Amino acid sequence: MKCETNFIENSEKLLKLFKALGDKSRLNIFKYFCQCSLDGTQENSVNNIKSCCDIDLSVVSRHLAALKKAGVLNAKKEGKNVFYSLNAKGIATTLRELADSIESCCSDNTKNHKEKP
Amino acid sequence: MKCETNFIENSEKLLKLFKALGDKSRLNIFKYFCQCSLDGTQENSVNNIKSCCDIDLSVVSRHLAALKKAGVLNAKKEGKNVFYSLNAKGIATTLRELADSIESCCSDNTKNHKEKP
DNA sequence: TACATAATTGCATGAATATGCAAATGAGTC
DNA sequence: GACTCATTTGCATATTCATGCAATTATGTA
Repeated sequence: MKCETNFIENSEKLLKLFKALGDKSRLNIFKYFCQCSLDGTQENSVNNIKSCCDIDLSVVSRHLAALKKAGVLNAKKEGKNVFYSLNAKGIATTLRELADSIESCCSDNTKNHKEKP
Repeated sequence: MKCETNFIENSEKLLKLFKALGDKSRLNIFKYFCQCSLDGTQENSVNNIKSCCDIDLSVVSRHLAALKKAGVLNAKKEGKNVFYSLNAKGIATTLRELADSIESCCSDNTKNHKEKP
């Protein structure tokens, strides 16, 4: 089996993704989107998202921009509102590709060699 | 299909993982382990890992500890050395579970409802 | 014991960034 | 235009955290 090392070249993209989700507030927002989706609500305005976090609206706005820049969220402007939605397929694909890469790099090797001296 | 929301309760674990990989130096170390695995080297001493980064050995040691705490690496002491290795299966599983959760939460819902007013 | 090597930890510093408030922008309504 | 609502942006502050150096711990060897 050929090892997929694409993710090594894509590490800039991964770094952005991990940075984006590696913050408590942003991960909360991320969770909120997942929970909303369960209730049938895919799109949320900034004001609505604010209700799930104990931070200023301006901070929420910045976090949403960061999540969008990292490819976690999509944004769509409609009138006065901006509706954000989860880029579920994109994230899931990225995560699965990474999982495959890691396993194909590491699982097949015959022995547990240590570093060369 | 039932939605898996386990990851919502596990968000502490995810936050640690994302925080750990959301740093350039640590992601480099992570990449280095994957590349080493391709060459048949699963285990690396701190000194060996140092060769891939342009930072002080003490910093490398701290990063390794952080990656271990986040479940990314395993550590095994042998004599004077500590050999770190990638927890490939663990990470891959976590990433796939998250990918599944995200998709099952978001993909099946019928319409593109907006938030309730 | 003395010494050498590997790794970790204490401490100080600097850089990155999360946050809140106030002001500004954008879009609709009167 | 004046007003309201939704969102973003400028700026100052606080906090987190990555880094380097020096000292310490742990282990093995002469």
